[in-house]
Amino acid sequence: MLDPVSRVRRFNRAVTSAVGALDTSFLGRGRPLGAARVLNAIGHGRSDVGEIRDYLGLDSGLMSRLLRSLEDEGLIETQAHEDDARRRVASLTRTGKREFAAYEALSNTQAESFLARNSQAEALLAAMDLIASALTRERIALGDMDPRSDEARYCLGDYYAELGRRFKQGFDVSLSRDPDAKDMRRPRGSFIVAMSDTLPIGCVGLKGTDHGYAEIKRLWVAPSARGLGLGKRLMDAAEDAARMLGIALLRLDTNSALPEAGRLYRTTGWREIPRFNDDPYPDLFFEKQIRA
Amino acid sequence: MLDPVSRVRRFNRAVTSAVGALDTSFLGRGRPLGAARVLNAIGHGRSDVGEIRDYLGLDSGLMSRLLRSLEDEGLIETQAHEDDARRRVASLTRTGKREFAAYEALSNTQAESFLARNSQAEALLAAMDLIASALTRERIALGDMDPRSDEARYCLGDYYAELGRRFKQGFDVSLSRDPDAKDMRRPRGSFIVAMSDTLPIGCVGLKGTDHGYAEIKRLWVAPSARGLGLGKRLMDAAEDAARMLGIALLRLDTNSALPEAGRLYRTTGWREIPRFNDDPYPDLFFEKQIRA
DNA sequence: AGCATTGTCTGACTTTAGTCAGATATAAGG
DNA sequence: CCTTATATCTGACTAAAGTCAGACAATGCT
Repeated sequence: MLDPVSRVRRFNRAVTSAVGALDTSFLGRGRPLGAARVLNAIGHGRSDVGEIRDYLGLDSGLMSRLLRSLEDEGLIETQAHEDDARRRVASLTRTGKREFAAYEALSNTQAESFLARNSQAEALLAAMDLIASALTRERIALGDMDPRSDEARYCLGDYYAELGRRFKQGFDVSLSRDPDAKDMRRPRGSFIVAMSDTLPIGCVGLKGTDHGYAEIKRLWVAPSARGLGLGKRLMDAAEDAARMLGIALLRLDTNSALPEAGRLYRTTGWREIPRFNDDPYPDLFFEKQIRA
Repeated sequence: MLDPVSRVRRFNRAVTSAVGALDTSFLGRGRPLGAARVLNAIGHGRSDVGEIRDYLGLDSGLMSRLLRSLEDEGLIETQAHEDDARRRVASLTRTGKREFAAYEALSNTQAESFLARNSQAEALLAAMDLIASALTRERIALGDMDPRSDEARYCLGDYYAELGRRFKQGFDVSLSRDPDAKDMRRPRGSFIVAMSDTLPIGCVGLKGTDHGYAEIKRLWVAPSARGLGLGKRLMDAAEDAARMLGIALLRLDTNSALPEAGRLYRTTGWREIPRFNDDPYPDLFFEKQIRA
């Protein structure tokens, strides 16, 4: 009754019935669950038909029929993908957007009422973040993104906010050497974001320079995802990206107020070197030679 | 993206796919989910057909057919209830027990592998307990139980352990006036356990005496269930039990190292009285007159 | 250009889940 | 004993989900 496995299983049961309740409330909009799920996937920005099919684990025949039924309802439109006319891309019509908003409202309402029913909301949220991160851990996807994308900006915003809290003197981006976005885009560099489901939970930038090396910048892991080895995964991905771009020497700067970062670098083959720039914030400098 | 509602919804998504994965693995045993659920309900000790139907939310026709299909597979047997021949009682056959064990193994394996994949197991389990308690809060069932039952012993064990942690001098049951089990059983008294699903999460004892009053003993709420008003519910249930037994005066003793308990008593009609026993642990004494 | 591959769609299924109106048997209350 | 209520079962449905084989057009590769 108290053993860990029983506790996990009790959690599973509790959560299964909660999930069932949400599904049931979705049925209230008079549409089978399958169709509602496809509509919501499109509403959440998944436009590529094949991607939706994979995400929802549907057979292509079933998927096709669900799309047809949503089209017949006037909720979505499909058209051929611009680069590959075999693929189809779906988008919401005006009516579809309204209907999607109604589903969103249902989800939001049930989430709000769950929070309102419980007094210790912060503790619950922290518990939920932890579990969600643990569950989706295998499904954390690292991907190259434009440093100007919403996902990248979200990470950077949280990163700066955290530096502001952790540096005694605060942190003001404009005083730091803010890398130019194009230095962190192919072919000069790269910007890698870790996504858990639709939530960006970590990032790292690889910034090309004209001095024969590239710099690692903006390594950040969301608080709820720490302890899962994501920092290491991001750094590995950045090194891979450097290798692909034919870069053999990496440098980075950091601050001793971020001890976990320093620890990561020291244990993964980086060696401390003297200051190599005049940025006011860093006080530690590292270098790593990478081999192909 | 970081607002509380989004965090709850991210959790919901993470958990939905985890639940779906378990359902899928259940399908691997070549039986539809509905039948598997009924088999498991029976395996977990729910024998009464009506109870299973309510628990799983099934239509009586569907339920009947699922029972028939399990019978045809040779996994269960049904017979009339001994007190009421309209009701049916289901039980596992030898083959059924083997099959149930296979489902149990699936659940256990996935729970174990989840724990094994994650290093911070204790933090995760605490988070899961908290969420499970919050989710099943409306479904916490208070019931009269024998103080010698497994559920009661589990509560008391945790209760003593907590007193040991919270009293400066520790806590040794044998020094305290350990109530005789029969004083907390009808018709002299009562022992009430709060169950969340299959986990005992709180208890209270009503101990009959020969002095014209009854004592409230062993009020305990599991850490993961605190802040949900369960203490109050347990006390109300104990008062109801006293009323049923025709007891009009209640007393209790407690310790100032347990401030939340004292607060509860003071705000629910108890008044402090002088020491009325020689137990070494309590330093606060209360009394409450209850009216029918 | 020829051929295999890929992504989507259609038709023709099957299985599962769920609903509803009785039928039947037992039980409970006067 | 009669009436009403309760628990389960059966038959006759419908809806939803899922499967599978093949058609078709676009693409990629040689």
